[in-house]
Amino acid sequence: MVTISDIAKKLGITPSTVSRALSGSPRVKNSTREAVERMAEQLGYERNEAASSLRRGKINAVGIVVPRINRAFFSNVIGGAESVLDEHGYSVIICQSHEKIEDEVKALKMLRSNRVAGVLISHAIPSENGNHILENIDPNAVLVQFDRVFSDLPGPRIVSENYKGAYEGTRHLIENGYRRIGNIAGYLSSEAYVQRLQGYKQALLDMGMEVDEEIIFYDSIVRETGYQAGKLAIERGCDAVYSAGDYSALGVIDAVREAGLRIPDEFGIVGTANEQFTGLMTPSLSSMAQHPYEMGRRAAQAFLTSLKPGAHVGEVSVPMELIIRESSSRNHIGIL
Amino acid sequence: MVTISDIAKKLGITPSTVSRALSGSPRVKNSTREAVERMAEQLGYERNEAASSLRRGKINAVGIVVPRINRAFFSNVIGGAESVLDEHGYSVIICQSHEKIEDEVKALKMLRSNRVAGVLISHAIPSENGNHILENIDPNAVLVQFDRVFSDLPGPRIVSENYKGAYEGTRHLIENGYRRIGNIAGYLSSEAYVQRLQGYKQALLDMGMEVDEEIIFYDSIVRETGYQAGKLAIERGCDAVYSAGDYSALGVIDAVREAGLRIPDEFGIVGTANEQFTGLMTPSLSSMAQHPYEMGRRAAQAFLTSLKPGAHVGEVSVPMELIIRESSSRNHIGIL
DNA sequence: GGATTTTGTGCAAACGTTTGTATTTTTGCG
DNA sequence: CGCAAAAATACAAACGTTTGCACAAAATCC
Repeated sequence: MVTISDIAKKLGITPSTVSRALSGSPRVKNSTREAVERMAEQLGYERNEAASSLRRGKINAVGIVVPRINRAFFSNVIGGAESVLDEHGYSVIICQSHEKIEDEVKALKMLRSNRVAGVLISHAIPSENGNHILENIDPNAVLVQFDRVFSDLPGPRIVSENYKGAYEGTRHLIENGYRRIGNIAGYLSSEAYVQRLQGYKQALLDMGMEVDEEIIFYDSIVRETGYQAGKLAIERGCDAVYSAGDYSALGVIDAVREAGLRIPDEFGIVGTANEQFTGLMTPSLSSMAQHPYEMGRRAAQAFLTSLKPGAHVGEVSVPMELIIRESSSRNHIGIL
Repeated sequence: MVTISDIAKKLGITPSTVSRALSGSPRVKNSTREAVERMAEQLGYERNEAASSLRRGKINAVGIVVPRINRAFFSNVIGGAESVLDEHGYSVIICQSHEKIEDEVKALKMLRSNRVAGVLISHAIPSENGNHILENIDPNAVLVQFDRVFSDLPGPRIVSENYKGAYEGTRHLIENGYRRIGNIAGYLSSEAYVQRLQGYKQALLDMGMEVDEEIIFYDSIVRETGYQAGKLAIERGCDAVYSAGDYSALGVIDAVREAGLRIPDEFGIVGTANEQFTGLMTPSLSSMAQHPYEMGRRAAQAFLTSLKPGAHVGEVSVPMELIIRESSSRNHIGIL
């Protein structure tokens, strides 16, 4: 492997000048810089990152810690983050917490051991606060949280506009003439679900409808619980449901089918997250899309700007987008 | 940050002994090893990976290069690989080729620059051979290919049992009484699709049916082309289709619905890949499942065993599995 | 044209770990 | 008890890069 010393020797200069030339220091003459670059190219030089990292005390890499990388949402975030980090010469080291605090801590230690320049993290569900993160993150690394965030931790937080999204999803149903709209809510231990619930409620109020706790169903994020909730919603006179998740919306569809109601003519449904399957099923499912790829990009950008001295990035909102499909599109729009 | 010298000083010994103690060398007394471990624990020591990497000339990390990490298949492979690599103290650096040779080369150079111990790769589609990989991979790194492999490259290759899978998928349709079974084939430039086609043909022959090129449709991997192929298949008298992809199978379903045929009573379908949506739609779609997570695990294991001197890993097959769902399950099984 | 600033390079140390070789300590044995 | 062998530790160099400081050469000023 060729080193800067090899280049220096060939050109009759010293390694320090070569180093400066390659790193674009203004303290080297243009002619020598060019000579160095040519020689580096010619010899096929590639910087030894380990040596560089050791000397500088940090590595040109950021760690991304997610519960599971094979979840569509997270893999898209990672994809987005990688695309901008790569452009700026940073590698991406990925870690999975498997929703366990223990593994999360292990990952943070590993990243600290590698002296990464930054950590992008969406924490494991069981954790109640960010203490274990604060205790185990490299104090010199930039911390960026996304999606699942603790407001007591320092640094940028990238979140979806959950409130606004749920608000618009609900309003969309009202504007399509549905008159009694239930809500499938998630776990209120999660900030995102709390905000979606609030958005749903506010939309009802703003459109002159009332909030009825009878038709709000909590702790439901999978198909089966969605099905149970859907049956109750129908029983209690709903003609539509806004669901804070797509899987539970799927369960609602099961219940609606079982009841013999036609979608969307007799029953409307809007889900959340725009999972891939929503666009492929029949009827296709309207959904409030999150934009995980964009979220990843913003998280990476937040890291990059935080690097600059004096810069401070706070909370960054990523818009959600209503994807209107069959499950909420009545043939005859029933706006009053 | 605490170093091995700090530990050494506290204990009145030298850094070399501390290093050996921590790395489990047999050349250090048990009592001192324990003392070192206690002190390391107490001071909160963590090895500086950059220094270690520099000295050893390689880093405890492997790079994974995939077209896109947000594709379900690849993110599952990565998840599987990470799970075993993590256990053995290796970090995972991920890179996306975006299906471009140029980006793939860039990724390989970056990994070489980092002196990774291994590279797990599934190559970009446009490449016709592995030359650019061979030229740009770190000669000291272990190369492991998965899913999309070049047989002219050295090192382990992890592939799905495509032939066997297609064979069984087709046989399953025959055993369910379908009598004229079409095939939606992919691009024959890809080894995987070639093998699936062969498996389909052989199953027909082995079951005493004949292969009819009229009902084999090539270059179809998306919903729209599947739809076109499905229409033709129906026109040409098929009562079932084995599709080498799930998306094209989806298109076939569209065509079958349009023709007013009932699934599975009048028309049977089996797809391939077991994409998430196959289990969520109505009717649910039978599919030959690949096991990407397992493939990732095996790729990582192949890397680990290749590390041992003298060990040689060749081609590793990952079984496929027929997931029988509604689209191919007739109420009355029509075995002759 | 001499003094002073600017510009470009060289020198040398440092980052923290690993490891071949040398040295010391301990053990075993007659 | 003495000596050789074995075990444990110390010494020192090396990995390749970066960077503060010193220094020389060129440019600028009065």
